[in-house]
Amino acid sequence: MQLMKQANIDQFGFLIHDVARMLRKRFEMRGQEHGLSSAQWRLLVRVVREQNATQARLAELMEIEPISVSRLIDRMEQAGWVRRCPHETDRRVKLVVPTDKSLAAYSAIKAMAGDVFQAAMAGLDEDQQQALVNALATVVENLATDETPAECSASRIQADT
Amino acid sequence: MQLMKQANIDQFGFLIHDVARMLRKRFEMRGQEHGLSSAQWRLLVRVVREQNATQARLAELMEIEPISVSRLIDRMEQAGWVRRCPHETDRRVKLVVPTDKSLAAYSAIKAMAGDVFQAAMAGLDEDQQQALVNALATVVENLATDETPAECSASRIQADT
DNA sequence: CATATATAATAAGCATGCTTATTAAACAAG
DNA sequence: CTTGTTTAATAAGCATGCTTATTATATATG
Repeated sequence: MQLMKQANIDQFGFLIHDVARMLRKRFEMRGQEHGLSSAQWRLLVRVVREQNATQARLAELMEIEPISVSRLIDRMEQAGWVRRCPHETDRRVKLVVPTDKSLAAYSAIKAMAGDVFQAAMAGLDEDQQQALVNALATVVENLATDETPAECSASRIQADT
Repeated sequence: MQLMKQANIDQFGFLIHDVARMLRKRFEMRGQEHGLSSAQWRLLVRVVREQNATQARLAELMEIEPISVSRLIDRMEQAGWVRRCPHETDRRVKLVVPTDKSLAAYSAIKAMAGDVFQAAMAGLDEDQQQALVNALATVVENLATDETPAECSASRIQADT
């Protein structure tokens, strides 16, 4: 009867769901200091790292739908975190750029995230932490493969000559 | 240059978030056969396992707010998955019981979940899978502890004599 | 040029989570 | 019994995700 419990593998879904929800809650809690929600923080990181990203590019990076990006940016633009700038040649496109406010907050926010992760993974040694993220990365890859072999995405022939 | 990649620990939040989202998507995809969303499936499992649960109890089990349970059950009751029954003695309480439809679908749904988990954890051996769920269980425990020492909830003196 | 197709962003409406506030019932103290 | 507190469920309104449909622009083809 020690601390080492053997969690049931059937619980995998519940565990992932719980961890995600709890992490989101922590970020929400800690992010309030900056007035950022969890989703906004995730977008901000992308925008700071990849300046001049289009909304479509952000959707791709965050793996959410473009419309979700659109409405997220609505609120973030209003709160002064980002600006929509016109593309030089393509008038359909809007480039999303971080404001000075974002850039100033970025490192503090990153440190905050580090705190949360450290608290989350307390009690796991270095190797176990590394094993955890590696395993999660594997799962992401497994789930990223389409799995719907029926309707293949046809042969997108790209003649780039 | 092998398959073994060392995922960065800073990515932990993104990974958890991505895995949760992708799993949810899979469940939504597979659950459509039964007309169940991911959240509805989670609630259904609880309701089948613990018959005669109150809404408050379900909120506790699922670790979501009672109001979220209320609206989830609104839709599930309408779809014929559960019924709200009055409590024998306490007229505030509503017991949530699974319908025959739920009980009939339960095992199929559980098998479906098993499929999804297996696909998710492909490429991880038995030990790695066990380590993953154990690590996640640890994280859940870590995050479940309150962590807000600053504004303690005053001195709720409880004279239980 | 005209027309068809593809792409970027958005609109409308839904599900699921939240916070805050309200209602009804139970319970405790006088 | 009355008054106050707690508890169970719900209402209202917001954020973030989704699907589906629309608009504007770009691009490819006749």
